[in-house]
Formats: sequence, structure tokens, C-alpha cells
Amino acid sequence: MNWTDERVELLRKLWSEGLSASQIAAQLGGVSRNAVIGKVHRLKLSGRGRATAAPARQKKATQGASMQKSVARAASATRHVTASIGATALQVQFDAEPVARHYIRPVENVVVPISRNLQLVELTERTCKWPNGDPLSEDFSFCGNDAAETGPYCKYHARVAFQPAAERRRAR
DNA sequence: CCCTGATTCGC
DNA sequence: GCGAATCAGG
Repeated sequence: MNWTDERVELLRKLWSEGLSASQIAAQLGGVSRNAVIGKVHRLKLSGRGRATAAPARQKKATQGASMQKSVARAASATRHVTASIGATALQVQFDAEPVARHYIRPVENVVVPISRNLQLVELTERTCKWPNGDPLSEDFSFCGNDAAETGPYCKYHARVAFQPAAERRRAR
């Protein structure tokens, strides 16, 4: 995948909207979050809301300890203003929806707790992929609860999806 | 352990 | 320029 003008533009847009690098990578497709971050840096559009501060990096014991000094110098020259002003305003977004809503309708006789209501691009290998709502609707989402050791669904939805043969027979 | 962004460096 | 590997932090 190469960075076409459209893709770069979309990257700029999503980044400015406060989406995380991995989310942007998911929407762009064909690139890793690292690729997105790398591109963001090359475009010099880092530092938008404070997600992780940028203290003096240092790392690896690689060669050339030369520039380490300049870093140290810059750090001591200090200018700890660390602006954290307009940053917080951007950090809102879809994360804060009132999931509180009434309960999930009783599916069979299995009780399912509150879902995280994730969007498709937010799913990972360990999020429950149980669909909630109408796929044709804008607010369609997936359960999203932890589904680590229980396959594609969280342990609750797994019980609904994978009923033991015996239980299914009895229910019928 | 999950995630975040930041940085380095071989390609 | 690109992005995986790595680092630091939440």
C-alpha cells in the first residue's frame, strides 16, 4: 500500500479528529498503526491531544552517543510549559456513550451483561463479535466484551451461540 | 495484558 | 520515505 494523496488526506483528517493510530490504520486498511504513526511524524503533525506525553526519549544502547548529549542539554535547558490546553477538548469522541441504557433483551435463558458497543473497525482478535442492533443502521455495533479464551464471542454470547447438543435437543 | 504515541534505523 | 521493532507510559 502506498500513500496516495487521498489516503494522506484521510489520515490527516482522522488524526486531527483525535482517532488513535490503530483506529486510523484500521480505516485506511493495508497499513499497521506503526505505519500510520511513522507517516504522521513525517508529515510533522504530531502532538494533537495529549495521549502520551513526549518526555526525552533515549532508548537502545546503539552507537553514536553523540546526540544523547544534545537531548540532555535540551532537556535541562527546560521550558516545562508543556501546553495541555486545547488538547483535552479533542479527546471526546464516541468512547463516552451512555451504555447504561436498559438491559439487553433476554436472549433465551442466558443473561448477557452490558456490551461495549464497538464499531466494526474497533474489533480485535479478542473482542466479542456478537452483533447488536440492525446492521443497516448507523448505530449498529458489536458486543465487544472480552472474548479472549472463548472464541469469537464473550463467554456470555458464546453460551448463546454454542449451545451443547444435549441442551439444544432439550430446548427443541 | 491490553492499549497509546514516540523514536530509531535498516531498507 | 517507509514501517517494524522497540521503547515508555496509561
